[in-house]
Amino acid sequence: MVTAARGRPRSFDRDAALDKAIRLFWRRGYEATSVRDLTEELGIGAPSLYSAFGDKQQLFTEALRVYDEKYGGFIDRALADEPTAKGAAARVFAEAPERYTRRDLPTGCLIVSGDAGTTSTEIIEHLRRMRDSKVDAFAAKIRADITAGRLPADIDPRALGRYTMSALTGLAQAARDGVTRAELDQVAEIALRAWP
Amino acid sequence: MVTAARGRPRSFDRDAALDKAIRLFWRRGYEATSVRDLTEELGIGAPSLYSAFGDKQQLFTEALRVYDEKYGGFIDRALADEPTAKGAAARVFAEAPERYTRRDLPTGCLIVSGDAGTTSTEIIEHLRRMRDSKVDAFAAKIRADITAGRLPADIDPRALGRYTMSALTGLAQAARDGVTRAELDQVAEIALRAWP
DNA sequence: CCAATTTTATAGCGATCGATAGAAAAGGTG
DNA sequence: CACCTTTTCTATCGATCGCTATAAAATTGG
Repeated sequence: MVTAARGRPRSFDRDAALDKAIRLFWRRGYEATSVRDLTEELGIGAPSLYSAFGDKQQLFTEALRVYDEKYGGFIDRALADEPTAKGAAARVFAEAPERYTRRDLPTGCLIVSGDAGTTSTEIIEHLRRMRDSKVDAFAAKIRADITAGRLPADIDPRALGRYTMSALTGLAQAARDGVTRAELDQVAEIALRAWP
Repeated sequence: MVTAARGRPRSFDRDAALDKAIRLFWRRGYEATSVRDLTEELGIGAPSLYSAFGDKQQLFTEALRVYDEKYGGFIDRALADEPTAKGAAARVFAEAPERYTRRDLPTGCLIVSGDAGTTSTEIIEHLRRMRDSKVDAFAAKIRADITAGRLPADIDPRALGRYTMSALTGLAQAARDGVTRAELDQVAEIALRAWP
């Protein structure tokens, strides 16, 4: 059953437009990105944007979801692929500097700084939950390693998970400040040494 | 020579008003704090604010300077008081969780997140320089310790200084996300372990 | 061709942004 | 008292914010 596709067809590629929106939000954050900025960057009128994505907040929420899959997913992949928590941490610290300083992409991380300077408690809460869920995921992996005897029993899984995500936050922020890939590589290597 | 004090006297305490502005900028950042927010919180009219502090950007710049002395100075003090770089790092990591979660004060750090969501390149550059200067100060202290043989010669002073400030940034951001003082204490303790 | 449906472009909505003009108010100085 | 200076209050200013009403344009179905 093919969809009817009645009415005037959309004149732009929705996925391509969403990707442009992601990069704009990534670069400037939710609040500093105006609807006018979006319509100019996406090359469409405001009514088209609202028709295709709802309102600004819905567009941002969708941008977050796709960003997390497309650009920020290296953390989830490391946790899924690596057999041990420390292996996942090592891989994340090894990949993060490159991820946060890619050419032709904004520096830093949308999930870390996307809610910067926003008053909307919904946006702030949404991103806080996303950040906390990464801490939870790391803590769970650490807990499993403790149970399996691969990590000492006296360490706190949540604290170590929080440290790891917190160090990544620091890396992302440093990248936004223009710190070079090479320096971030060194910083990430130091950060891993805190692990038991 | 006493100042003339001609004209109608100011009806508010300038220092007290500046402190209120500091806390407002600290809580919401430069962009999310409107002039209307400021006039309401400070209890003065807009013309009084502009007369006493210039414009919004000048008020923010002055707020940054006083904040750095009054609330953020524990880093500079640790670097000045402690004899070794690692001692300074240990003290900074020991104090930061309490500093970033004080009652009756905003969480986190104004210098870390004050430019969040701002488009003004002047504001962003100003804060980036403040953050970088702390990295420089730490790196200088580390370099001195290497010269004195208190730290191994194969470490990179700038990278270790960047790591330390980057970890502090992560702590400040976590505090903004509502992480408890107790958890931040644990995270800070882990962060120190990365030091040689 | 003619409806029906959906998207497009144009224009503008009320609200808020940072900042200021103009006059009244409050002090010192003679 | 009058005069000078500075701050205060009131009332905006033009620009921009997120968002939308309206109607023309572009397609499918009959």
